[in-house]
Amino acid sequence: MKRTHRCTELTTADVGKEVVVMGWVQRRRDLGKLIFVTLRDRSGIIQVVFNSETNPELHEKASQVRSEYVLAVRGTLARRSEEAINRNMVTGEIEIIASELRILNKSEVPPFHIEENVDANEALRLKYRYLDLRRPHLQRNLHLRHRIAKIARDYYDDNGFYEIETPFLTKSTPEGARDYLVPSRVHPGKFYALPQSPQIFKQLLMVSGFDRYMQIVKCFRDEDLRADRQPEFTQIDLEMSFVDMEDVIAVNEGFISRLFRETLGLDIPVPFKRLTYKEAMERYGSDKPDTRFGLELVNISDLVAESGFKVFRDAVENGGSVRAINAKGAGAKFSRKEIDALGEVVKTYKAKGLAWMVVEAEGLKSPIAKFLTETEIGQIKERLGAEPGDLLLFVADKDEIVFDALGHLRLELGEKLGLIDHKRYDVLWVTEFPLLEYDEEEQRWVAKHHPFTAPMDEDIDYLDTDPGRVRSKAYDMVINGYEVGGGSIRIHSQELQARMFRVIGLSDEQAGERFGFMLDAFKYGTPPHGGMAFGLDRLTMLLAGTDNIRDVIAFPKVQTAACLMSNAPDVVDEKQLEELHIKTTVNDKSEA
RNA sequence: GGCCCGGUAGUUCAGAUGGUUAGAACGCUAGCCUGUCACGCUAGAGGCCGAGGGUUCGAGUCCCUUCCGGGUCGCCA
Repeated sequence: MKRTHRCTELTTADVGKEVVVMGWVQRRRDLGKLIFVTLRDRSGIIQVVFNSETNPELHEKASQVRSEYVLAVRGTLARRSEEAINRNMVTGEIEIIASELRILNKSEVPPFHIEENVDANEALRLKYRYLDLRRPHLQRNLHLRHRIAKIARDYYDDNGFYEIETPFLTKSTPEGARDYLVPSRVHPGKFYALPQSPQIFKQLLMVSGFDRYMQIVKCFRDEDLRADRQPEFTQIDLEMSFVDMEDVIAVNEGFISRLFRETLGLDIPVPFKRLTYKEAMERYGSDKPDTRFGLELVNISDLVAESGFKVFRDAVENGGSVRAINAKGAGAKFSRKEIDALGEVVKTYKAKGLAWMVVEAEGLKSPIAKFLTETEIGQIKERLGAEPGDLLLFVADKDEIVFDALGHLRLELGEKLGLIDHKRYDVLWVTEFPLLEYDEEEQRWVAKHHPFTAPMDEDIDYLDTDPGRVRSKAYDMVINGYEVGGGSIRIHSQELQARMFRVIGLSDEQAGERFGFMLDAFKYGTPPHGGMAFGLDRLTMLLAGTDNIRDVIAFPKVQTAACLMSNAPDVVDEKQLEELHIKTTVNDKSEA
């Protein structure tokens, strides 16, 4: 038998035709002399009918069929009678009257029922991932992922990009995330590192004159997982020569715009909104703001700098700030307990506490009111546009903590107050990032983006005198509060690059050891260049409307970076370790 | 590494205050059933209550340790 159609390719237009479908048994409904089987393939499901009256042998065979058996069915496509139509099914108006059945394979009873609304827990489903992947939801997500990759390749090809592969077995670069290491058999005691990104290689391709490069590529970072983070993930990576930031932005706006149009049919007009890093932090408390709703931060430092409330006054005196959010209407909605819970949220981000005021028609309810004058309260209310029923929330601390705490509180409030339109996509750029940030632990400046990012021309002079003030030619693309991509114009001058390394505390010698080949390359005519990379997984999540990255990866890992299906990572033979000149410090009893 | 949540039939869950033989639904098996589509009806099988230790006359329940899964902080140039 040869398959003629996928299940849902059949329509009322095909009624009367002899067809052959192949797939899995979704459900069998055995009414005795009449058996209905819903057959599933990647397109969806269709009902097959076996009638003992018209074909007793066939009916007998159909009665042996169970869930997830693999069948080939030949039959005549028929229109269902009016009463038998199932409006909830794509193929609910038709069915196949079977004339031949082949059981291509049997199946054990699956550990969970494979249907759209699974209730089995995720760990079990991950162990049997190949079964979970049969669900329409995951089939759709991976199809969407395929289409995004296809559109990316088409779009960048249309714009003159070459897809070029870069090595996975490469050299460890200690800046940034922890590396996954691969031991070398041939070079005892030496290790390759899996790339955190193809950053250096793509820049070298610019030195080589390829002009425009792109690649859909796996990247590896040995850091702890999150709902939107996996240890191996995929980037749509690209780099361009002879461009400035506006060129890179324009090309990639074109891509995102086309992506939304061709996948969701949505029009995202270009140019996209832009926020500077400073503005994003001051208004949203985040460098990846979700701009689908308001609740913006308001600085009230000047109003309370001299205040009788010590917490506020001290914060301002110590160079920090006092900022607030007006949670419109929440004063009337939230109980005391719920407000206290918000206090716990900000404590997660190191804020010492959350001050609050419930604005009422006559005065206000607030534990801090007694520390403030009538005038101060009046000014605060005015600046926050407070009206009766509002809840005003304050954090006073170093700016960094205030932004972090209120930024996350804002997201929590947006969700709680139902202010987020989940059908909406807000796409924007965040620009003018700080080039460097001070690492307290290591007592040195580190690159915020990576050490090849170019400083903004007007700030270069501060590189040695006031490094924290230098802004970079970096840009992130943010959609609905997710950083979906980022990039920068790179340093292409050998001198500036050396200066950058010095600022982040890398001696010429260390820089030479780590990036020598790159510095060498830069001596031979490096074009001005820049680029960016998109997180394919996150883009797919957003377009699929899920907040779980495992929903868009065929074989994802769990929080401990293990694969529940294959049981990776696992112990290996002693012989393998010997060949690699490796001895672990782990007592093998504890591993058994 | 820290904090929070969870772990009881194949699955999803219920099991006040510790108390005889641990329940339900779905699934599974068998029988009946010609228009079902979460088919229906009848019967049946199915449990190391995540693991180890402790308290107790007695532990699914209380205590300690540990393992597994999720979220999150740190981390993620």
